[in-house]
Amino acid sequence: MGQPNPVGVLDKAVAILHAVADEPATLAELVVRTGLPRATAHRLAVALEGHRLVRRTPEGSWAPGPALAELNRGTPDLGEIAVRHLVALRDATGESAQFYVRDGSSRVCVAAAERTSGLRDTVPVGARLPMTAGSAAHALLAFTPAEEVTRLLPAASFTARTLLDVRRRGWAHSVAEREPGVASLSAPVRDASGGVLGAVSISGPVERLGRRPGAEVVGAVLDAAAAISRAGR
Amino acid sequence: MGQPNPVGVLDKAVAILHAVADEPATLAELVVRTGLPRATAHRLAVALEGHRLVRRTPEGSWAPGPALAELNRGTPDLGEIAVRHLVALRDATGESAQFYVRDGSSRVCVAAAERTSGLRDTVPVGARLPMTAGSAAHALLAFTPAEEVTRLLPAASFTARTLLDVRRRGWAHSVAEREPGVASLSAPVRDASGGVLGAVSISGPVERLGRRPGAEVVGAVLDAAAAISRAGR
DNA sequence: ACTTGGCGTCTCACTGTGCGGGATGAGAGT
DNA sequence: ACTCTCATCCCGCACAGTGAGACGCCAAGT
Repeated sequence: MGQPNPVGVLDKAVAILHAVADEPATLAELVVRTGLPRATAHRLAVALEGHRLVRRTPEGSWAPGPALAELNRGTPDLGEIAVRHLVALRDATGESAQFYVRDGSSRVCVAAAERTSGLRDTVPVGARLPMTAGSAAHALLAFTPAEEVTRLLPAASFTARTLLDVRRRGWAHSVAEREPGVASLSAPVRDASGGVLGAVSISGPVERLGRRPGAEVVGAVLDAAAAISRAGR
Repeated sequence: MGQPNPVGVLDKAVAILHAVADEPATLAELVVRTGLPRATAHRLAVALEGHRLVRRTPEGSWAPGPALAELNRGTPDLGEIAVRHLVALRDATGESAQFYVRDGSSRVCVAAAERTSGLRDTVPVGARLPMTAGSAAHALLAFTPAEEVTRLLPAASFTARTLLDVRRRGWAHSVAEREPGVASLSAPVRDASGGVLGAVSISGPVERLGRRPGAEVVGAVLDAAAAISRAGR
């Protein structure tokens, strides 16, 4: 039982959508990725196809369908919204800034503003990073339902206690978790119900950011997260 | 009964997603827009929220959720794919070219390449047009399940016969349907299962395009549609 | 040529899930 | 204090969804 308010058919259908999100899947692969019986996977995939939420590739695999883009069209792109706040954050702190969104067991950088000169951490837009390391992972997971977090913690370089601290403070900090010599500081961006939309981060060398971030830097990251949250509503 | 392979819970859940796609809705508005009983609408909306397919706005309304973007992230944006084919089509035909996707009872221009000089038809990217007029509407609807088409035909300036012709020929033509003095020519872009992803169009003054399009122009539109179809797989 | 195995599709008896009317509580307005 | 509207929740019951197994197709192996 993974969902707080389970509707079985919906839970299974969404499992199918996630199963094909990263890579198309044959029916057999879909069965493996979702754990559903073959008849059930087939029946629900065909129903999703009817709603254009999945489609079949020329090879006969299942893939995300055009209705996903249509359903989301009216929603402002958080990456686009985030950019100007990241530029302001970069200028305020002197470090590269990024905005991450969660994608299953990964996080994706959907917007970035790089420090323009000198030593800097670079995360290209589109980069996919793990949810098992880095302060952005902490920020993305801290307010996520416990069931989902429990699955990830065994492979993570942080603990439930780390996430408790993030919930208390409202921000996350890590040193050399994702990459040696790099420190980062992140804050979650949340919607009106507290749902996590993404995470704002700054990152740079430990020598500059320090092992414990200054209040001014923390404040700047929190301000950027709040601004993106307001703009995304 | 609207879907060929109905799964009731899924049908209702997707109705909710469509109900909030264009404009957030309070629960009361959701009930009106979907026709579902209040308890059902509430229960399924909460379940969708659990999956992050909907979210609540600060005002307490339901709106599209971040998982829609996540589920679609790996899918190439057809608009981006289409642009260079539209440029080639514009250059080949000397008319403005657009790519439309369907959005419920509307169509949206997601990519365009305008004729650079002289008299031209302009449809800005992002423009939302009705499905009741214009050759792009014909192209988008011709291969759509009959149930969906039947609902639109009473308000349309074309008939089921028009759509039959489109299915036979593979392209659609209209004169002064959406706008006086403008003719257009469109072809559907379909996926491997024949599902409609969008429609490629050219449009311009009747004086240039004529009341009956030339074979060369038709061929260029069909080629562009096929190229986008291949690129989107 | 024949056999075998894997895959996608379909059927249908069965049962567990989802339904939705109505109760409840909160908040706003009078 | 009272009324009204809205969102939330409960739970008995009917039927929608389940999934094992049959079927057809196709490709690979013998």
